[in-house]
Amino acid sequence: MPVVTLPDGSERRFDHPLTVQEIAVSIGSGLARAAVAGTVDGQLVDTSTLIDHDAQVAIVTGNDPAGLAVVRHSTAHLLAHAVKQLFPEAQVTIGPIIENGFYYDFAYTRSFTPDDLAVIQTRMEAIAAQNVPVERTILPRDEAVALFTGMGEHYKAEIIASIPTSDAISLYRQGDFVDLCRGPHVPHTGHLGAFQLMKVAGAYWRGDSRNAMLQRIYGTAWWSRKQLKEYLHRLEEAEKRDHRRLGTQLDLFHSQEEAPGMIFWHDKGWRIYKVIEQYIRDLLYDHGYQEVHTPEVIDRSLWERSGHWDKFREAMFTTHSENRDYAIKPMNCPAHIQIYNQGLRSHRQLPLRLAEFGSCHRNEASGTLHGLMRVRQFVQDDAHIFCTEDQIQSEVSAFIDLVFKVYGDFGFRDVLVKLSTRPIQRVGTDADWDKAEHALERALRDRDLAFGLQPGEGAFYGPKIEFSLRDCLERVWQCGTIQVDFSMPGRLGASYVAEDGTRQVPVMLHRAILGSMERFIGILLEEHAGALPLWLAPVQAVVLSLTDRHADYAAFAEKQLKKQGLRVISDLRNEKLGFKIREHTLQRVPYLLVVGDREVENQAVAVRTRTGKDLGAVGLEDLGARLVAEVASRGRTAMED
RNA sequence: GCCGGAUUAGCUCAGUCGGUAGAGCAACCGCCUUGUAAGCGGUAGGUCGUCGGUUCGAUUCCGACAUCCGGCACCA
Repeated sequence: MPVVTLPDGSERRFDHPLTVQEIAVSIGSGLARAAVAGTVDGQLVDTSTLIDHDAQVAIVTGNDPAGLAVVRHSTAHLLAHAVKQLFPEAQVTIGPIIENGFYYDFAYTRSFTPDDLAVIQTRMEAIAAQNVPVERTILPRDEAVALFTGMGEHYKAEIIASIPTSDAISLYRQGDFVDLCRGPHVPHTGHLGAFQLMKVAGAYWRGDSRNAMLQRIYGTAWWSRKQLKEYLHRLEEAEKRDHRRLGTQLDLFHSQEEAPGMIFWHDKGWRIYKVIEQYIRDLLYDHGYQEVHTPEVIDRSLWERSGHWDKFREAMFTTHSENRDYAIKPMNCPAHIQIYNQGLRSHRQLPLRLAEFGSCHRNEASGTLHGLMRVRQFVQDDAHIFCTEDQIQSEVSAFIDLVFKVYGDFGFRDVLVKLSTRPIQRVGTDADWDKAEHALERALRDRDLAFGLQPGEGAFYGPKIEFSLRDCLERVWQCGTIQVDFSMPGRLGASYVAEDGTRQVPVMLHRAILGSMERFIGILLEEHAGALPLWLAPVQAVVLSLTDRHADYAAFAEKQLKKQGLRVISDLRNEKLGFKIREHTLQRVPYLLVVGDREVENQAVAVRTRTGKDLGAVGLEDLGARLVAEVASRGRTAMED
């Protein structure tokens, strides 16, 4: 008879097999009511699971992350249940959980509308309120296929048919709805209530654009209504940090119909851009890079030789002049190889690192464009390292160090790292790939970095590491990358004379730290909600005059600070101080410097931060020195904190 | 590119069950000389995304296109 060990180490002896739910009841009625699942010997199971042997058992509630996942999964089933009641013709497909919620894909003759969502939501709430029991049954695979085919659920039948014959199929039934599912699920729908359908969107069956487009409904679900409310509030707050909104509010950039996917940078936005570019330029110079600059419009024949014409013709902007076809460059690397190819290279010159802030154009599909994050014209902090195979490892290591130094300077701590290895379609020998993949992996392990492995996701020409950052809605964008390329140097005739006098083809490393300047600035704005650290702020301080008689001193103060390389303006307008402070605070200017009679007399300014902190009167010289120091610290030691 | 939604003043947004539109902020003019997040008054501002259709009449209804937004696919 089972002896059950609970998480606190206590043991309970029962004289008959019993379910997880019954164990919960034996512990307490509150816990029994809250139980959505359990774990038996570490495995997550339904509360209806029968325990007939000695086991470690824990009761799982929606407060546990695992329990919340069960709630979300069951809410997806609830969604499907409601949709099948309201739209019996709709076919169910898959309904997994995702961050903060779930989605469910349906095949239906028409699209669901926002009005449909409201009706579905209401129906879900009604079913939840009925406390409909959720029951698990097991069927042999073929019977399950027959069952779903009989119901007209052809997608579901197709999913089951792809499961190995030996596996039994578990079904979950709640009222008149039955779904194929591994589970576990909540014992009854009464556990579901804190959910909200969010949006409807198209999604391809099995994620393949050659397949039919399904109707995907997204929802969020939580254990309590309070958590749901907090989540919706967080979303609202995140929208305020949207870089597109900040771009307008802070007068940084805009885009317009006539140039979709291209950015018009205004004075203040371009200031940020230039500061970042100069920072990277200086850094690369320090790390042994040369900066070059190459043409933007290059004859089609070069793109044919590089292989881009074949693969990316549709995505390249082209132009024509005097019987010649040109492409606007989508990337810098073929041009860098042209520079490499000038003259005879020796192994003594390797690694050769060529950097360029070159403007690139890619005719991205219209549906992909997104503010600064996905654009058709962009500049990368791009560089190509020509080296020998033996140098890959040390170059990659040095690069990773550089990436984390730079991200730190910009205030990013949450960096996602991914290693992508050989795809099925590829060039280069297996020995080449072994060597390159090991070099990348070892560089990551040497630095003790956590990274995700993406087997088969490498480029056809070599493996790569990607560094990604998140935007305000937690969407992940790739920024930095380093990619090994076994292909292009050879295609474009690059070589060097090795120690033994033979001609060898160099390996090329494509690498960027920020990725596209545009995307990086977008993420930077969202990360800081527009309040950029002093070294990046387009306007670092504003001198506010109290009345007309303080104008001369204000202008003097502005000039003194500007002399030290600080970006300062003065606001001499005939407005009340509160008005000016509000305006410049909303513009996220780090320091507001008030000058009235007292300050004029003491050659000082009264300093207020954008966070509302009053730092009192500070002498002009002292302030200049402190601001310069803060700029040099790249925002790590801010007076406003 | 695919699915859905949106497009009204510089910005944020109302509105018209078909009779050519309104608020707040911003702008401009005037008064106020101001001490730490909006002083007061006035003026001006719109081919209601573009093109076509229905209608006596379209910003409103229908269609196409463009752009944007949310997903999906893509991302050298």
